[in-house]
Amino acid sequence: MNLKDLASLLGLSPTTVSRALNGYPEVSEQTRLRVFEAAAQHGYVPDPRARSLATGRAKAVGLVIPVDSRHERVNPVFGDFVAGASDTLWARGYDIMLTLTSEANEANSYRMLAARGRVDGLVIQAPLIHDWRIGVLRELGLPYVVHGRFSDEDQTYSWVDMDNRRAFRRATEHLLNLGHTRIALLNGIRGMDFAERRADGFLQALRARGLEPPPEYLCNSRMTETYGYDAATSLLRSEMPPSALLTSSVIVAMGARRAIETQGLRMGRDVSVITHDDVLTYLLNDGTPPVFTAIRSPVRDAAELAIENLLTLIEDPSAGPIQTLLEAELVPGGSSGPAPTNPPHGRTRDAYQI
Amino acid sequence: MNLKDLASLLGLSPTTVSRALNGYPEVSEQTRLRVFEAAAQHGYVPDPRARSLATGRAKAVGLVIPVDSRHERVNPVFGDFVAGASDTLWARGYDIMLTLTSEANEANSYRMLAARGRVDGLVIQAPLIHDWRIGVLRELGLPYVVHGRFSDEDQTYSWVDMDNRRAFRRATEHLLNLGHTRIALLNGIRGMDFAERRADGFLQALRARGLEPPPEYLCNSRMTETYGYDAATSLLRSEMPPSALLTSSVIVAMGARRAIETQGLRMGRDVSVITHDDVLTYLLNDGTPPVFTAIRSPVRDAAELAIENLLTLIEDPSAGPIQTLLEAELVPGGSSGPAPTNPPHGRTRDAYQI
DNA sequence: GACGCCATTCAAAGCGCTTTGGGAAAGCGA
DNA sequence: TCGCTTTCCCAAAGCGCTTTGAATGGCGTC
Repeated sequence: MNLKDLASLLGLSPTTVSRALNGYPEVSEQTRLRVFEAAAQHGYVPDPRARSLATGRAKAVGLVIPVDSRHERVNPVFGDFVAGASDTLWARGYDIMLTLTSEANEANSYRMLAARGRVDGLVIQAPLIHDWRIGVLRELGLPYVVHGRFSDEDQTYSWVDMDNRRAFRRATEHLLNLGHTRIALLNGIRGMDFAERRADGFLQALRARGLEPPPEYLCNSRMTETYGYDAATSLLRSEMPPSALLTSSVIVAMGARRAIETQGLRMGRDVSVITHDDVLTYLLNDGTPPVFTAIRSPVRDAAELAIENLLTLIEDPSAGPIQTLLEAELVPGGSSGPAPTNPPHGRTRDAYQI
Repeated sequence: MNLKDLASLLGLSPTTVSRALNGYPEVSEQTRLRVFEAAAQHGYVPDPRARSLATGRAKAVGLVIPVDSRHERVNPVFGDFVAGASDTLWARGYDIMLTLTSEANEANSYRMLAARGRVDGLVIQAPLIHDWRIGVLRELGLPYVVHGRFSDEDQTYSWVDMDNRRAFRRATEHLLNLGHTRIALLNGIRGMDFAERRADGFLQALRARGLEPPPEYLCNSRMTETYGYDAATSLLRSEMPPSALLTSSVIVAMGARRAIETQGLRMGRDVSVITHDDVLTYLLNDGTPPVFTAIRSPVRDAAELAIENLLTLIEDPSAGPIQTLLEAELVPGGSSGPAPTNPPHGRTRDAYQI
């Protein structure tokens, strides 16, 4: 059943039927009603391809998510991002097209290029420090919004990001105020933009108090439970065990908690943990109080804003770059407390100094 | 730059250029080369909409993922499923279109219907026991493959699923063989097809040995860490604490582990845990031996097969329903061991009987 | 009665591609 | 030279929709 069939069925021209369905005023209310009824009755749905070809609008946005080619790991934030984006998109009649790109190889430029015509705009996820995608984006000439930021990019472009630097600075200050001086950072992998900003914030806060962490206090890895466990274990067993850990995701914090408890210590008393929390639905840190003290910044909120901004750009490309900085909320939980006066393991050591 | 432009640029007709690019034999090798060069040079990429309209093939598949409307939870398996599907799809030139559907409301039928024309086939995720989507699917007339199964569906349709019943029967038998008789199941929510099958397998194995678990040994909930912790805690504190737990996902197992350790018990010695493991990249249960004894069935494998089957069906709709049953692998890990002779907590109790 | 005006409706072109059905040129055997 | 096949290329139709520009008819007005 296509437009022509429906039209001849109604004894109308395709023009009129199209107009009736699309809400143009040049059609009588009575006719419009007839058309709608017939459409519903025969289950007529306009072909999106044809419509898109005729209007030039694809009514779809593309989501470009990077896949870590070595580990075949897909960005864990992805699922919730989609969930956050989906409501708004659906409400505005947009579909979502997925493009997975692994690290730089030529096919990927093509893969992104192929999006042209199929989508009206793009959302870019998990930008790297030096992200190859930016070149393709510029060439494409499609509106796009980056979830996160390209660090080495000086030109203005649209992004939605949380203030990673500030969040980690505040979390670190929070721990400092609790008396902690030996604070380690279990960060994400190097090369991810957000990881660098977090490290920045962490260091800023420490240095403001005249502290400089030893290099082994700065860990970088893919964010897994095992990583959290291993890193925390080796830190806690080291010569100079930290009294607090700052982790980059709830899953890493879980690993850290396991390490702490395995060593017979108690989280929140012997060792404090503050984690960043993207509020992923499969890893909720809820409860009252939540298990982990956290700097919380829901991915869903970011997703909604990113989509909102993207749609604005699509509808008015001259709307100029839209940049949205989100604040993280410091949520007190059970995992942090005052620095213990006697360091664990019976060892006594001074705080590290400059 | 469109086909016509490129053609006139080359002094050829659009027909010839199209044929050259699509590998038809009626064009000289020399011309083909010229065309390819010009296309590359001018960055010409055929418009997928126009192509799709002309050929009738969308060169895209739809992924329909349910969103739990109450909890706004997106299926955690989703990310890895996409990752598994993406390689094959990309290799065959297909794009992925996402459709999120929350629980039954009329808009969703439409949402799926709108897919017509935009995709050549669908993959359905996380089927429920009584899934409203099946009606829409039949009406649509598009090829589809279900990841999982519709339990109440007697008509033949295509699916890829792991043998949940057998996997959980084997895991239970494994525990029984280790001497455990008090085994609790921390299952997913009721209404999900897989959860019912798992409970089935679990009960089959127990009943074959003349055991009948008390009702409180059968837990159902959304699979979160907190759930694992709470359920395990209350079970271990109960009058009749289990000596083994069977969990439906690694994240639940993590919660269970925390509960076990919080009570001063050791996992694998005092309480055994076997978990199902979908091998999600953000929740890896690796290591040698792995932390958890697991019945492992990678979502990625399922995804690859589902896509493979779907593409077969798309290319030959008469290929009939393709049904693929995957076996889970029982991977020994550190979380299971012989049943303790003295139950924990100093309590002595007989195994539950029929 | 002629005119203009509004409210409706329609015919036809066009979006960018594929594909059918030729058709010209070249090659070949007789 | 002719007729035939083969090779290579092309014009034009069509996919299902939107949209421009024009047509139709009813109505009030002078």
